[in-house]
Amino acid sequence: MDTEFAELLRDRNLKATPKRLELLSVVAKYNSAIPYSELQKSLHHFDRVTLYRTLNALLDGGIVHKASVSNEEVYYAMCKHYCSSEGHHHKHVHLKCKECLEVSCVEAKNTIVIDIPNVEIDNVEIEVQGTCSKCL
Amino acid sequence: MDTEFAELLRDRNLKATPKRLELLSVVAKYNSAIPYSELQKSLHHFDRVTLYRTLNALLDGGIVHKASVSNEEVYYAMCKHYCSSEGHHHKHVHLKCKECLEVSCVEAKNTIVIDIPNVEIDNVEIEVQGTCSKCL
DNA sequence: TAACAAACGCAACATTGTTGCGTTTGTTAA
DNA sequence: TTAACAAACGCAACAATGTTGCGTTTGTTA
Repeated sequence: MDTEFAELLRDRNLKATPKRLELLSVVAKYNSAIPYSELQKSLHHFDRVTLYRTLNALLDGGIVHKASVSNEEVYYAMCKHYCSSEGHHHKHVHLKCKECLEVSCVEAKNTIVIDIPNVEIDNVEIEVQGTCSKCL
Repeated sequence: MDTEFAELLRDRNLKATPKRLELLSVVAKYNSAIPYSELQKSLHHFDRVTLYRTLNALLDGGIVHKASVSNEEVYYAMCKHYCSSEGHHHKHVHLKCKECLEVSCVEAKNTIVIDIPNVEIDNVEIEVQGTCSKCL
């Protein structure tokens, strides 16, 4: 009788502690990427260091990922299945809507190809600012 | 008898003070995007707050821009001519080389088109991690 | 060159990152 | 089921950076 989150954690050799399960539940329930300040608010009973270390553990484990938006607040969202402790492999784009201010992970319609002469590309992170479909 | 930098500043209604000119000179001389720690080192005689406010003034004025690299250190680089106090409009990509660790602004060979259904896109920021031409 | 607004230095406080260490707890094997 | 260990947690403490207020200095303009 294991929850899905506990399984996720143990798969990465992380103990399924109540704190981690609670944090995951908060991140997953949020309908878009959750800003750090919201995490603090929802988890105000967490010690500051515990939140810090728990987030780091989940980031390292490829369970959640950061979406930094133009050097402002940091947002967190659940990873897709293809992330692991080996690394993050997101194929989506982080969109920050200027109307509702929400940050979401969206799939681009086209395949994004970036070709830079004489450069070997390992990973690409794309941040888009604009207006989301809800607000249009 | 105005330097190019002084002109840049006055165009944005910013006073051409020695501090600002010195900071611009440091940023411009650096062969790639300069990390914040390097700025501090080169400008250790600046008050911490002065560096902070000077950078903000130049960022707001569209004279320099930030290149944040996966939530690590922040890098700064000179803007191109088409940036102004109205906003930044970069068409380049920020590349962090995993070998030399340098961050540079490079032009992509192809036009980067990102199409997301029902989303109106204003601005796109792209961060690439890989190996630069020098290190290949 | 005088006068004003902007820029600067200093002090002070807030937020977040980061580490050490003693205690608590999840996990595993007996 | 439980004992034992390693991991996770809370607390204290310190570092780095962000941010604001205020009095003084300085660039700009008339």
